[in-house]
Amino acid sequence: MHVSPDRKSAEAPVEENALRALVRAFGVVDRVMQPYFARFGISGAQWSVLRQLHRAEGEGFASLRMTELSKQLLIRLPSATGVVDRLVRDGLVSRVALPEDLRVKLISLTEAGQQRVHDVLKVHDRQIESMLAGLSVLEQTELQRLLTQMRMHLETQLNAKEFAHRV
Amino acid sequence: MHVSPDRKSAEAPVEENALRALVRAFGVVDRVMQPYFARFGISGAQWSVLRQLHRAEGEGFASLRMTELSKQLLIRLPSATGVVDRLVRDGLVSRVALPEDLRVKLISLTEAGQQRVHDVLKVHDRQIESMLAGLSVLEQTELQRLLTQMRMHLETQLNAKEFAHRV
DNA sequence: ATGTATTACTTAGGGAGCTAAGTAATTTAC
DNA sequence: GTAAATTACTTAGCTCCCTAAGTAATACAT
Repeated sequence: MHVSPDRKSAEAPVEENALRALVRAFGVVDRVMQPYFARFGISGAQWSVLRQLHRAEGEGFASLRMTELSKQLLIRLPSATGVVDRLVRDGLVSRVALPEDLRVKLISLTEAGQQRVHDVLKVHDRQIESMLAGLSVLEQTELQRLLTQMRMHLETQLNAKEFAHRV
Repeated sequence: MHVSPDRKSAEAPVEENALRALVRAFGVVDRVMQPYFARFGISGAQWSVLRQLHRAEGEGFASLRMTELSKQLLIRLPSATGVVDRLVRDGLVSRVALPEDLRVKLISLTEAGQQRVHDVLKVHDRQIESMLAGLSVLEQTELQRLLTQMRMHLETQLNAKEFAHRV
């Protein structure tokens, strides 16, 4: 089968740093999540929006504006527009202008959207659990802590840069 | 304002947080890396290819075939085709058929590609270091370990699924 | 030797992220 | 009261990832 000249260890540490590990891990997570969500006729990003709206409802907010949504999802406004476009097209979400300020668009779950959230939630915990089964609960907690700490540092950097740009 | 009150175990199991933390951290990393690489006229994915080819050269392989590349980058073949397409278009990489087997395409760095790698490498360590400055060296090592462990688990899952599919 | 598999890669089509450049609606300034 | 700025969001255009369905070239099997 003409295997490449003996490079035994499949994952040779190529100056592997935490950053590379993160990028690679995400890639694989994404490859697992995509088919999983596809079973429900949605994408990972769409699920993020649906879940965010569901949570907002649980807290007494029937809808979220685009800026809120994009902030909570940590994506830029144009990216949020795209995801919401497809959710509206598929009838899972509605987009209505706020009467007091027509610039603002309020996004909320439709009936079908609510139903879809419930369908996913029925099996979601099990899916997440199986994906993380390679780590102990303690390790999961530690991983989460480290990732969050790292993200906060990077966000500070980003904000500093944007501020500098603005001046 | 509006800090979420003590609703810890209410609807947020630990497992979900680790995955969510990963996805969010990646998003922010990506947002920092993209402008960084843009300074060199390349994308993050393009850098991965260039670095992989550079490393191969260091090990005595002047080129890599598409399958090798896609395996090393942990992306599917069609994705690799796309990235290489753009690198060829920009003159950083060449794509030549292997005479003994015309199905195989050998990818290698051009002069310009070599130069670009060196340009990036000149400042790369500093960039990585600054991005990871939010964590101690010990924490970085631990983060890397956890991410790799998690990735390996997921890859096993993926392979099992693909195998099942094939049967 | 010839027809069938298999392999290596590409094409087509869709979702998602980004930046830069719009377009309205609202606010501020004079 | 009108002109200029600001705000909220969308559009356009790029890269990247994916899956499914090609297209050649090579290997296999009879």
